[in-house]
Amino acid sequence: MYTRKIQEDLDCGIRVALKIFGGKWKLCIIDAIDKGIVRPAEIHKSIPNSTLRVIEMQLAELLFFGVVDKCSEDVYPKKSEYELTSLGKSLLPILTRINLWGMEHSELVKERLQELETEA
Amino acid sequence: MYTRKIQEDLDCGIRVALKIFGGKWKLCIIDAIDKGIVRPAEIHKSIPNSTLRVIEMQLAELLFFGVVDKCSEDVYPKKSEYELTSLGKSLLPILTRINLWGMEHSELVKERLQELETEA
DNA sequence: ACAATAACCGAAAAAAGACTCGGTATCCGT
DNA sequence: ACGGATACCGAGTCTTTTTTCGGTTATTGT
Repeated sequence: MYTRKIQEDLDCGIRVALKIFGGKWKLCIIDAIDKGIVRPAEIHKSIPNSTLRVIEMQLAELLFFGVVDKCSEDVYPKKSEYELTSLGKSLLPILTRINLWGMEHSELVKERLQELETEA
Repeated sequence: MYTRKIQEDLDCGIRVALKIFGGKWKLCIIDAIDKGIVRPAEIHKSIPNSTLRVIEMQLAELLFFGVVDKCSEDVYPKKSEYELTSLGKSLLPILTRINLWGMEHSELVKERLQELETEA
């Protein structure tokens, strides 16, 4: 098991929340499951640039913290399906707002980043 | 200038949003400024375990993306004050929700993490 | 029996992010 | 003139996170 060297501050709501869903793809995974994309391989395919290994690892963490549930069925091809728990569903309003905010301001972000490149 | 090696996907609202406020202390900084703690040294003191250097760097990034504004006054002791722009203020509802969600579930998170430790 | 697909895991390497440390500069009170 | 506080920056180190790679197991279609 990996043990952190720097202690985390979990007295702050923000830090707790980010501990749960702050991973690189976690919110995208939750979004995918909500949309009905519930199997690891499919989630992976639905998120450009993600690697299958990270999806697996982040799913495991979401499972650990009770954000998702796993229900495996033994059918072909080996089938694992993930679903949102009530805890996971409670994140959806936040997720939606974050996603919306990001889409509203994506042009601004891209512009700024391009300025940086042209400077250099 | 530092250039990333792995390309970021900014077509996803979530990723854009996290690019802006996903840093370790960025939301805490925004929260502090909203509360009237507007100077770097004070922000630093208000956030346990944070280092001044990181606060400075993250303030610079928030400035770069237009989330905060800087207004320096030449008084004693050298005074820089940061304030939220309209973009920054538009994050407050999200911030509040995230903070609330985190506080509501902090016990659960702490329990899980302790289970991990006792196992090992 | 064999290729193909899915799920998953461990370990090392790479990348990103945060931290440390030392420095500059300015201003104030003494 | 000097100590203390503030703001800020560069560069190297360290930690954390993500990625890569190479496995195992199970099941189906040929």
